[in-house]
Amino acid sequence: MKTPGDTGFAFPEWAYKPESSPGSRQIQLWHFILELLRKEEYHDVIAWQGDYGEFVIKDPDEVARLWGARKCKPQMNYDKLSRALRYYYNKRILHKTKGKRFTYKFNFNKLVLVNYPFIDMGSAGSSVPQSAPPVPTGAGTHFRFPPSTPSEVLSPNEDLRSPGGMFSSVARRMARGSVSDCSDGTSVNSEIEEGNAGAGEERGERGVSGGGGGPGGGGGGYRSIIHPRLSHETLFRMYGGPGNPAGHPGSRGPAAHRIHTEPLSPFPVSPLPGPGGAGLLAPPLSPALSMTPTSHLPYTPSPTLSPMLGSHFSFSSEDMKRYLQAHTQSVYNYGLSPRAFLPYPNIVIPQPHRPTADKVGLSAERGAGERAERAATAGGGERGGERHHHPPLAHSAHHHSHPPHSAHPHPHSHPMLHPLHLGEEPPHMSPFKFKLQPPPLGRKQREGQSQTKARQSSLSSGSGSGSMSSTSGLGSSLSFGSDLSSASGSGLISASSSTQSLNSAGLPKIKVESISDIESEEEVEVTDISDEDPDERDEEFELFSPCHSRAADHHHHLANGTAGPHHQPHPDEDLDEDVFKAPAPPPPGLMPFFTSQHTHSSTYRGLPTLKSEPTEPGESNTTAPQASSAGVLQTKCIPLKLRFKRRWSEDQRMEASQEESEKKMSGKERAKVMGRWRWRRTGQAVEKGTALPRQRTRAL
DNA sequence: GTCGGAACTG
DNA sequence: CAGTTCCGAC
Repeated sequence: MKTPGDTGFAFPEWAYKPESSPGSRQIQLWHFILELLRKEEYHDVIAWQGDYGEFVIKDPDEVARLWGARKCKPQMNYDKLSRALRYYYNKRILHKTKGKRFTYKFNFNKLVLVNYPFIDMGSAGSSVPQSAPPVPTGAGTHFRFPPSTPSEVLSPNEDLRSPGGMFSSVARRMARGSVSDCSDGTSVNSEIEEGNAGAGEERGERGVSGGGGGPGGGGGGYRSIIHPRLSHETLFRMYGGPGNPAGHPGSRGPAAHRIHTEPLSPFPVSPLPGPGGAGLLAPPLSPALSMTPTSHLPYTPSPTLSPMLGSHFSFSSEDMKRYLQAHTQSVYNYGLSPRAFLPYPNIVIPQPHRPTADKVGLSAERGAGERAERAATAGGGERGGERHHHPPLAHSAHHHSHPPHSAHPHPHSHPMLHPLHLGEEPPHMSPFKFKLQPPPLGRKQREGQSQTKARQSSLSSGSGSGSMSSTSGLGSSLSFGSDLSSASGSGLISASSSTQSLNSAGLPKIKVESISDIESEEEVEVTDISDEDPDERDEEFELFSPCHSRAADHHHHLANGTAGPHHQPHPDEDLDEDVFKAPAPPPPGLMPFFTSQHTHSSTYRGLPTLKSEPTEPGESNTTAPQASSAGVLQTKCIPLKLRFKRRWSEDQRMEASQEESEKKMSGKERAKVMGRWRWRRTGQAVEKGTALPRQRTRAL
């Protein structure tokens, strides 16, 4: 474990990531991208667009510049930045949207969606596809990025605007801190800061676009997180609440959006580190914590659960990845995939920047101003080839001193974590309970079986999970790791285990169900994505060939200990592809407006939201009725586990064989093969490894 | 424009 | 490790 601060505190470094802090890693590009994406100010430069998770860099040079400024790499340009982005392909954080210039798509699975369980999905939502990652609104309570504009959500569609058209106001941003001043090492401002401190400021600016109204919901970034607005009732709603899944019309109102529509980032919580983040946000936000009580603080009464306390997790980047995967997965499992959200009323869709209205307004207004500013800043030459101008970042000096973690109160003590209280669930905790979830079923199997329900129910009842659920879904998922037994059986969470635990192939998934409404059955699963179901829904993803997935390989190991059977035969599958895909259509029952096609995509099984009817008869929904609140303890876990694993393995095997074989040779493979040779411009192939040193003479 | 290898950096 | 820098290929 690497604990960041040594404080022992467990938040992931990235969570706070004081850029300024010495050891800390700097902001990662994807964080940064997300950061820009969520800010309206940058919509001219980069914005969500198209499919969920898809964004367009409208002004590559500007983005590069901003990035360079943030990283103090004045020489940064789009070429370089894009290289960095391409590295994400293999990591599966991003992938390129083919055919669209400067358009990439986030793999939200990798990002944190953990909190989704809390999402309030009750009402009907916009039906439009949004590129922005859906964020649970209800969750908004829990998480949401600070500033955003609600209005944006409104328009759904997607065309992009031609890239390059807009400009941003760098100066302004800098002032705000989006860009850091390289001069002093410390300063980098994260958005979070803004959120906290700067919120007011931004809002003001934003007001323009937002029309002001929106924010009301927002209230402000981070604060909103804590916002008490949601009662657990809300939570219930999310799950369709007892009673009325579809909608509590009364409470929510039609569209209701209790949520503020902010442009949501995929993350429930901002991943960004920030000073404030550390203090305020980080904890709640951190993915690690995501499920933590914090988020629900409002909802959760039990103090013990506080995430803060519990969080001992330390994440490495790897952990983070896994974590993210888990989240993502959960999203899928929950049926929360971004797309899935669309239908859900309360969910806020990230801003689509579809600007019809807002954008226009914004752009227009801002555009002019910014342009001017930019011009000033950039000076004519900026975009051209090499620029080295350091951006005039003079001011950004907000350094915050967020002590990285120091703030966190209880570094260790975590009552919760330990035993999870498996047995005891605080009554009010969250409405959800975790269920162990079987490994993703193959489609075939999925369909075939309806047993699932049974199992689930049993599992769910296994309360251990239940207790956790509210506390930290994530944590749970993380900790459980490969072993189901632990989750269900012992219920112990080993914080430390986080790393591997998630993805091991054999990992069980945890589902979160709303306790209150079991029948609605919208179960949510939190699972690890690592192996998502292979269905290939992805149109796009042609290739992540196994090789890349190697990264993912890790999963394989973990599990072994316990459960036996889990290893997957197919080493290579890369299931994440799904991530990029558009999620399958929402379950029929759930979305009325959606075409209810049937998709059996596993992902959607059991959407949390509306309970209307069981989507797929089979498994998804039925959850365990009985188990629910009563929380019967169960002990069946193990067997189930095995079962699941077995199934899972089988599925994977099957799918793998099919799909994988197909893919195998695709792009990457080819690359790999070819990769053995380096081709030089001469046309000669040189064996790799043989030295062909690039002569780099250039000075640093 | 995009891709990805390779060397290199902090 | 997460880029950064270069660069050839397509």
